[in-house]
This record gives sequence, C-alpha cells and structure tokens, in this order.
Amino acid sequence: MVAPDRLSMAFAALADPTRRDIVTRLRTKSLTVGDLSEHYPMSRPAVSQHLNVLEKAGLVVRDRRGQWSDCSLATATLDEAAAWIEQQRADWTERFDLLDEHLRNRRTREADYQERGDHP
Amino acid sequence: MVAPDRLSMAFAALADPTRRDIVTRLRTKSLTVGDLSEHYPMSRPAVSQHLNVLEKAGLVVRDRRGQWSDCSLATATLDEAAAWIEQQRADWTERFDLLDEHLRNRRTREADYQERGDHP
DNA sequence: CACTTACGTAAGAAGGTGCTTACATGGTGG
DNA sequence: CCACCATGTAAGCACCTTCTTACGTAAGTG
Repeated sequence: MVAPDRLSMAFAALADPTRRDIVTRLRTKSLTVGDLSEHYPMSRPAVSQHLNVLEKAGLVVRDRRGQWSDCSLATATLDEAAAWIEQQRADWTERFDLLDEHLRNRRTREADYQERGDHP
Repeated sequence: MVAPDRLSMAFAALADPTRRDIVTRLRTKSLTVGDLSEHYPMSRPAVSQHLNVLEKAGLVVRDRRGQWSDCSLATATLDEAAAWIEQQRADWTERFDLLDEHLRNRRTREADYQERGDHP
C-alpha cells in the first residue's frame, strides 16, 4: 500500500465529474459543505468524502470556522497538473514539421471557445 | 452503466504513473507495444491494457502495421484537459487581487462569521 | 510449410472507489 | 441547558481497476 504521488492524486481527483464541478464552483468563491451539497444528487457525507479526496490531492483547502467548513480552491496543484500537460505538448509540437496543422487545429479550437462564450 | 465523459476518461488515464510515463515516452516518437513494455515491471498484456485505457481516452492512437502496433500521441484530448485546468485558473486569478482578499478574509473573520449566521 | 514473434483478449484474484445509512462530535441559539 | 444544526467518520455494499496467466490470431522467418 504505497501512497500515490501528488500528480496521480490530482488527476484522479479531477477524473470525477462531481469533483470537477466542485472545483468550478469554488473557482469564484469559497463555499461551505452544505452549500456545495445542495447541487448534487447525493448525500452530504458523499460530498464530504469528495472533498476529502480533493483536499488530499491538494486541490481544495478546508478551513473549519465554528460549525461550518469553508472550502476554497488551492491552485498550486492545479498549476502542477497544467504544467505536466504543457510539457508533453511542448515536446510534441517541437517534434514535427506538422507545426502548420497543429496551429490550424488550435486556431479552430480558440474560435470555438469564442463562439460559445465560455468565459463569463 | 453510463459511459463516462471524455474529460473524466482523460484525467483518469493520466492518474496512473505508468500511463503518464507512456505519454512522456510517446511525446518524442511513436513506439511499438513491445518497445514500451520493456520499461515497466509488468507483463506485456498489462501494458497493452494501459494502452487500451489511453486509447479510449483519446490520448493515444494505435496503428497496426503488420505484426506491430505503432503507438503515438494524440494531443487533442490533452489540449482539452489543459484547457479545462486553464479555465479554472483564469477565473481564480481574475476573481480578485489575491493577497488583498486573503488578508481581508483573515482580518474580518468574525464579521463574516456573523453574516453567515442568518443563512440556512 | 512449420515455427516463432508481436500483439490482443479472457478470466480471475486483490485491492480501490463511490455511494449509502447510522452514528459521533461539537458549535449555535432559544 | 437542551435541542438543533453542520459536519465528519464508520461500516457495508456494488462496482471498477489493475494486475496475473492462459490462450488465440495474424504476420514475419527459416
């Protein structure tokens, strides 16, 4: 029973849609466990357990204030995960003369994002 | 039994150190299953199964050429995962002046505490 | 043609994950 | 002080993961 590394725990945490949704909710403001659990079709203990996973992964910090638990985002691990992915992409794009195609793909994606207005 | 979404599958695939190592090896050149499996302390079928996971997640493409299976990286899904993380980070940093808010939270802890009291 | 090589799949064991309900803890408020 | 509230932990269940060995298949090799 070996403790998994930080990056594995982070990606494993993000592999669950409920946990990703928790992260998206916390990206704008910190919330209590009760606030969060109202949005999910599961019991409050289940949400608390999801928060345990996020906390152990270093993605969320819980600050107990009296009766309530204030959950907020911790971006350092998120940065680490993003950095790992960026590293792979960097070496990939360096590798080929297919730079043209890649840029074309990327531009299309960015156009999609603009269209959908994903940014609030 | 619902098929999990693309992003969940991608993050789940990246949650395993062996699979992340496979990705890093493929980022510079495509390799056969045999080439890859030499680097891991597990059987070849195990590596093949890891490749199944990566393939279903859209992170790897296997191109069977005669007797050999050429494994190469597919960056579109990797881009998607990076984009999701970037989105969260963007909103987080946009949200406020980081230090300012943090200090304000700490200093007005008791005031916040009272405010929250009348919210069920 | 046999014979080996590269690969994939099947079945099963061992352990992990994600939920549930029940319960314990401790702050809050009449 | 006593009831209530938000929360976390425990135990148990169903399912999923990750490995193993055994086997199947098609392509290369003598």
